[in-house]
Amino acid sequence: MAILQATARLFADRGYEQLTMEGIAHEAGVGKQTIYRWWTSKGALVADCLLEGLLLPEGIAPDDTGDIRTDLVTWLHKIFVLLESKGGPALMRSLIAAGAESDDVGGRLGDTFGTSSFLVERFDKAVAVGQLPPDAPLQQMGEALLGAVIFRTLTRAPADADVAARLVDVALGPRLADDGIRHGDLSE
Amino acid sequence: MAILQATARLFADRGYEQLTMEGIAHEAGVGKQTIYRWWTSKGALVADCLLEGLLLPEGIAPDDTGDIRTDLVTWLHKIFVLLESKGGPALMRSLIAAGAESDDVGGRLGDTFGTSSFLVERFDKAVAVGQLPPDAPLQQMGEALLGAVIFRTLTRAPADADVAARLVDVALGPRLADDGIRHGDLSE
Amino acid sequence: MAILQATARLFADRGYEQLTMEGIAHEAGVGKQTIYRWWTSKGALVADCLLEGLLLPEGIAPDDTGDIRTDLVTWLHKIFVLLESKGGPALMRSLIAAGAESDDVGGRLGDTFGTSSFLVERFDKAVAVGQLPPDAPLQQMGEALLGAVIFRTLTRAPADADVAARLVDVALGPRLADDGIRHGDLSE
Amino acid sequence: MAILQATARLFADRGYEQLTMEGIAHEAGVGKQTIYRWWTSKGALVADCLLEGLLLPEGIAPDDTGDIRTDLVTWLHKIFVLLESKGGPALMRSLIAAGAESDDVGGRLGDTFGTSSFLVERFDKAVAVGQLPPDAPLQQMGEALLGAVIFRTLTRAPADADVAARLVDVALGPRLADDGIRHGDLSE
DNA sequence: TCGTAACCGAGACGGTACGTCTCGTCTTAGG
DNA sequence: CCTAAGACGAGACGTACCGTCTCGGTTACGA
Repeated sequence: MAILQATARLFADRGYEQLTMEGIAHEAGVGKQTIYRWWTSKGALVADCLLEGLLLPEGIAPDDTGDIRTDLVTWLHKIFVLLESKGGPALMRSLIAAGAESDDVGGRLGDTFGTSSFLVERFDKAVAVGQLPPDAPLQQMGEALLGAVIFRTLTRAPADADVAARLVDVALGPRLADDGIRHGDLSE
Repeated sequence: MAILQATARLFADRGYEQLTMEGIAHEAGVGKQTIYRWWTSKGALVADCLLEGLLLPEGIAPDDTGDIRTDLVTWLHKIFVLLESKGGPALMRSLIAAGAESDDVGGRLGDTFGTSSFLVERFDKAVAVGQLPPDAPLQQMGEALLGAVIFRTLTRAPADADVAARLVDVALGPRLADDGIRHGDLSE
Repeated sequence: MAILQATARLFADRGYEQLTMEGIAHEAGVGKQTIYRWWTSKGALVADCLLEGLLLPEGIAPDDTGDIRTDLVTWLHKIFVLLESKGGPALMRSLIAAGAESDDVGGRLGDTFGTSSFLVERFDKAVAVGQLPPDAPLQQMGEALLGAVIFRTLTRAPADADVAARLVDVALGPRLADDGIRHGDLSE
Repeated sequence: MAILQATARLFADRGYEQLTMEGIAHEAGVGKQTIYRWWTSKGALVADCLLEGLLLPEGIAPDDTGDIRTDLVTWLHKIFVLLESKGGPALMRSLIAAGAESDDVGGRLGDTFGTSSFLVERFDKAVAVGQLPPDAPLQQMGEALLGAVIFRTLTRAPADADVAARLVDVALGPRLADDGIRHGDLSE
């Protein structure tokens, strides 16, 4: 639908706050009523954009190196780079604001990130090949990772280089050497 | 300042979106210009409320039992209970929205939760008494915990009972028995 | 046609301003396009209602007493009573508004009131029996009477009792006694 | 007030129907709310324009020749000429529509035309100098004249030349010669 | 008997204007 | 002199209708 594309365009340009129904209608060459006929609110509209994948860049998921830890670090790092790029924080915060203000968007965010994402596949595979124990709290590991990203976005924390590695360490548990002693460069 | 109290009252009642400068001015018995003289935006106003502790309930921090894991689970559980209570999710989401939309609020949230909180003290003490290794990524552990709470709030995930325990397991790393095998009820 | 009846019903209920094509279509159980197929505008629709006599009450014309003056006063009085009744002024003003806004309705009003009405017959008869001179400006006398009614409706003037008599005096010219002196209770 | 002037300008250009609050606001360089703060409706706005004399041309009243009949015919004729001119009928019908739809405008029309006008002065003087009997129904004579003009406007009757004379004859009563026989060119 | 065409109801569409709301600035009267 | 009160220009909100435009579904006629 042209409306969704117009919404995505304006959302990326201006953010959620500045997004207006009138602007969308005009951008899409559509009457306002046509939007209200199909969506109950700005939130629902943005949620559908999310569902259609019009808001988030694709191709974040890195290649599978066989090592879950490496892959996660690469993935997180890509996200951080994206968040440091121009417009990245604004888009992310707009999404968070939209999710906070609208049940539709919030639920959709959960669906998009929580269940159907790269993380789920990768975690499942890691369990299958024995890199993670079968009783690992996969759900919470994902929440911890994604939540940390959101938290850092909210608090405007700059994403320095090895935060990604440390976060993965937290999520997966520390690497264990044969002697059971933790290793890793965790100094900050 | 009466303005901050009025802001906090209306914020708690109506949330961030419904909060209006005119409403605050009227509630505080003050001219709008007086507000604009001291704060540049709604966000700055809310950020100052946050700083004064007018928005968040006190006394979440549980007693120190000596065991960091127990204390964290208790603390998380209290938060979850708060989030399940009437008005809890709305207030939390309003805070998130405010943080997303306003740099002031976002930064203040970071200060409030990230540096000056219960978590920092508790983590530091755990390191001191050897419950955590000295090189533990404390910062990221906190981000993971708080971020997960935010993520669950955003996605409207209901906070069932042992999510708290699992999240703490993720954050602290699993409990290790003498044999180096993880234990815990992590099935979901 | 069901459409005309629906139009008349809604016109009587709500007036010309509140009359909407969509309302008529719905009331008549008809698609909007069907109305637009047969009538070009709301005005044309109302004009046809007028032509069919669906908008105005019938039977205003009083019995013929033989005296033109008496009959006119009775007729005017009936009109005034109608105008004082519930919904009377609203209907009349709606008609005026419709006539002012739509050439169709205006022309039809002229036909209905100006040429085919009680007044024409009555005036003609009065001329025939010698109650009015043969060169009397019948057209203008009618305009004066009807126009005065419209003017009073527009200006919301209450129709007190002997306005009717005075108006008829104006239209017919004053009664003349043998001595050529005017008589009549014309004090106001 | 700039708002009233803008209203008058647009009313004269476009008529009452096409008059929009948004158009007025824009034309006056004013926010819509400012209009709504001071006037409850389009009607009230137009009524105030009327009161300020912004809608009607001035200088209709002719010189006083001493003969009421001549003056009235001249006056009526001027009105008819105005009504034949470009935009004349549209303005008049817009006024009528406005008066029909809005109590404010209707009442003001009554004030403007019915009580404070040229007619009242002229009639009073005619009574004073004996051209009209002291008990003449002046009010109704005025209503008849103005009403006839309105009626002719509504019905789109073209205002041919001697309609004015005939209307005045109706309003004043026919001229009486010494022999009590009516005279006048009343053929149509 | 069966297309096929006209006409229907329904209602989505791109628009305009509505009247309300809030923004951030500007003005004013009174303490 | 500062403040409360609130008017102001601006413009988004969600609603009501406008007049146009497809849609299927049903008669009803001509082949």
